[in-house]
Amino acid sequence: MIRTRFAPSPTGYMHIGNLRTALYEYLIAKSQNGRFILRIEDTDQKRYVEGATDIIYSTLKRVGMNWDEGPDIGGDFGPYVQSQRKNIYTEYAHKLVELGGAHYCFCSQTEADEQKDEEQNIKFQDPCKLIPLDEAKKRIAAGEPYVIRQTIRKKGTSVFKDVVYGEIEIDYDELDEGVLLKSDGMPTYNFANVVDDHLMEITHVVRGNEYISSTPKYNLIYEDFGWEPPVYVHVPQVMKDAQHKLSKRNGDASFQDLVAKGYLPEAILNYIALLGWNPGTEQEIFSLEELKQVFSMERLNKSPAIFDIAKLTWMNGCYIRALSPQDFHKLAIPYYEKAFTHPLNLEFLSTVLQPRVETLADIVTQTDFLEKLPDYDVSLFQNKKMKTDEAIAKASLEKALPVISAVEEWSNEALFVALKQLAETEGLKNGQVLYPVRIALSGKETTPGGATELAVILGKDETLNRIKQALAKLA
RNA sequence: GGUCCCAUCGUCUAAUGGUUAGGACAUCACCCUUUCACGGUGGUAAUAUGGGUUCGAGUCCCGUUGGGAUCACCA
Repeated sequence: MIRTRFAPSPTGYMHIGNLRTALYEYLIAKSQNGRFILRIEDTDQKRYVEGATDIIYSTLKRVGMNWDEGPDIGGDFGPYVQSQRKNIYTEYAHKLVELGGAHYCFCSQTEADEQKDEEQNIKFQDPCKLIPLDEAKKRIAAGEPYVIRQTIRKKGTSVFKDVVYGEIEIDYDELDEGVLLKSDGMPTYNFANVVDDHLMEITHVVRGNEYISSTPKYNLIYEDFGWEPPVYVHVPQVMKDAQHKLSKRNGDASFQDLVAKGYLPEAILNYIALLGWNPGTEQEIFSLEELKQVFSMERLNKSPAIFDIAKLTWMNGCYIRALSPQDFHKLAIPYYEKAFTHPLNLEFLSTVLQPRVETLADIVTQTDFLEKLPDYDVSLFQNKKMKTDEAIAKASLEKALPVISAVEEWSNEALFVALKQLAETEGLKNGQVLYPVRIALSGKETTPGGATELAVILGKDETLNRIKQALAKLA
């Protein structure tokens, strides 16, 4: 049975790269009826951010990536929060020392740093490695602070296989003897992830490719304990541009930022699935369910992918248009409530808006004229293509006013028929009547929908009112 | 700097060693049309570079260039 884990550290927001890693982990498991585990890696209390775990929970839930085991729901391999597993790491760390894969170190952090500064880019040579184990134990018993460092005993070349990068060779000499158990008794990632992944029976470790160079160190730990290493799936970075990776630090969009900007969670998930993976067919729109069916980790790409907001925006537009009119209306209502204080035909507004917005935030910019008619210039009535100018507009609006006023059924069809008929009897082109009306109703050059649609949205009173205002301007 | 990794249109990508190097986004043009969208149709646009292997290389090998990662008591 395949078991994968998403193991974020609760340091703030859920960024896109993280979410994509979680998605791949989820899909690797779920495409094979495996289990997806959530584990919180909070061994660095300094970086802990209040509320960060809630963001992790809510984001995963929002996109439908439900976990089978985790801090909130438990499971057979708990606890699923690393800070609650401290005793486990302590036990295994000392055991690793006994096995020869690690040693006690009494150097202060500054001592270690100094040695590095002096020798510039030379690997830290820990003098404590030479301390006999008995003596080290005595010093610890005497209360001296210590850390446990990994001991690299092997020589030669380490080789491991990665699902996306293939075979990777790294010389053991390149590996540094990093801290496994900190002086505060907490493990570092380097140790905790190995212990947990083994104890939780994780079969596939999926993570960013920045971990490739330290993977041999982890393999050494597995080896020392006599454990079976997992299948490694290192995924490339999600980039902001060719040089920089996407990061919250630079103010790059996080999942919640995108949602706040009017992107649908389903669209975001769909888009990031394709950032570094493709199904081998030309299909691009996938639900999470569909992804489970077609996903295979062998089709993961190894070169970094640049996050392209333009394509996400397009895809979001596809998702919005695919919504039922009712669902779109429901999503639009909060935006309406924020913007409008006068009664408007909102149901009709939604039908007009749905094919025109790519993100929900577009609703705001496209409907600003509804609440309050902008103070427009009469030159707006000039339009070459529509063959109108101020004079024609004035004449058309004067004729249109009684016609509109007389329309019995306040619908787009009835209004359109009436105005079209007016144009015909006056010997005008449709646009010479409709364009001025649209400008009068909106005060904008471009609007979602035409003259009659705007009239339906605004209602009869406001429509007549705005036409009168236009005539006053044109007088 | 050492080590590791990466390299197809601007972007995401497809291509058993044999294709006019395909698709999508973006962009441009045209059609549709009461503006704008939606929807149609079409166009521009790529194998970083130099060698090799081969009848044949985007694909395999080597070098070069460019980019990224790593070298924390962070993950």
